[in-house]
Amino acid sequence: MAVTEAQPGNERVRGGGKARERILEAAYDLFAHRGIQAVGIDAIIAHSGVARQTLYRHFSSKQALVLAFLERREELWTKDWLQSEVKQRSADPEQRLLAVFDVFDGWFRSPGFEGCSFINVMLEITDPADPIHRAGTSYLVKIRDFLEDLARSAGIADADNFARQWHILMKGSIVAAAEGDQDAALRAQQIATIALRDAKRLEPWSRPLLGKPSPH
Amino acid sequence: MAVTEAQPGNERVRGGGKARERILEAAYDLFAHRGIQAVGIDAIIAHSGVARQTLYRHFSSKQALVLAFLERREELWTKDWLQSEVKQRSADPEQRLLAVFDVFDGWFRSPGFEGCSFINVMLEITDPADPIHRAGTSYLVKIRDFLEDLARSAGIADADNFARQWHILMKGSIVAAAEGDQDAALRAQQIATIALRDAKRLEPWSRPLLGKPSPH
DNA sequence: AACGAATCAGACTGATCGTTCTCCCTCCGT
DNA sequence: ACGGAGGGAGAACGATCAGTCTGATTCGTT
Repeated sequence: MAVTEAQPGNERVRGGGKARERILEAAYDLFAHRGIQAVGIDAIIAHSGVARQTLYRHFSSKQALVLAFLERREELWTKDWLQSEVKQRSADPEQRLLAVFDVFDGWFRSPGFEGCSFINVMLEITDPADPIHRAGTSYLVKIRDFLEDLARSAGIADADNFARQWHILMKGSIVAAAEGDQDAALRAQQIATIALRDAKRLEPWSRPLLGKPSPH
Repeated sequence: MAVTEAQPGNERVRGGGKARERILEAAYDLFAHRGIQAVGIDAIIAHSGVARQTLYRHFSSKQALVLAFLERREELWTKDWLQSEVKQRSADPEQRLLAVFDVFDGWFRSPGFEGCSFINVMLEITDPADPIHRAGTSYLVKIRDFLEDLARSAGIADADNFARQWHILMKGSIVAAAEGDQDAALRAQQIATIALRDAKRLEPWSRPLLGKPSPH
């Protein structure tokens, strides 16, 4: 937090908004839709209407700007959109898990579908030691943590494995949507439904009932 | 076919193989592991040990070289490896479908795991009109066609939807493996198993028995 | 021996990359 | 009124990009 001491009544007049905000908005749109390597600093400058030096005053390098983009992506996409929408659609953890694909369905059919920036960045920057690659994977882990919490709340035994499986369905459907399959979310949800049923059916002893009937 | 009139005893001596072959081998390794945009012509020249002009004699542009790489990728990865391995492990279409993830399991645990170049290229070149993007998606369609044939042979009713679902599991597991989950193939296979059981159980009327019990 | 085609080696072009620098203007707090 | 900071416009940097050109060398074939 604390975007360089942002107290009220501090905004620059030129251009309607603060320069840093305009830069991040332009970077967000461009990086999300065209990827990292295909977007140059010049394109971000042009789209934000900001001076060259102003960009480098707020972000020390392109890498810093990319990392800031990913941070904002988690804020806007993961938290404010995906998790928020899922929680809003149901209070039941099982229904929330399935709601992920309802939310995805609307996403896949939206005109400006951009795919998952975390996946894109991780696959685009192949070096595992690169901070950008590491950031992409770490934000994917946070999504998986959200799924794991839901699975645990739903009384699923191996919540880790289940969350990873659910995430595989999510990521696979996103790639399929990028290929052009607008029904990818529904197809994934079909499998997810029977996977969830199976996870609940195979290990009913794991659900909290009375005591703990666990082995020995 | 016909790599510029390749009759026996025609090979250039310098470097052990024909120049075109060395270029394609270098491009294959570099593009598959580092992506398209991150690999420059200079890197391919250096790794192939070929002269600059020699490369442009065989490939008119970088785009042409990328398209040749994808074509070879389908030959080596899709046909000679994936489909060949799957067919070798079983003759039963259902077992062949499941064997995909056995093959993937070995792939995910191999040291130089490079991911799926068709997915990578499609996500890296976001413009759907770009020939490279189109090539990537078209080779993914061919993989799906292979799955659809297996599904049809297995007597699954909606083979198209089933193949797309299977492909979602495959692509999702590949992305998960790129994140570092070496057990991604096993996780996907667990879901695939119950999905296959469900597809066979829900529509037993669709299997060829005696006559055709189809509606009206 | 001689020829042409293929390859090699490297300079070179123009464009673009990320980044730095300079100069000027405008604002805000004092 | 003044100073300093933030921003705008643009030149310029060195590096790299894809692609072209030249000239010498080596090959297979005759």
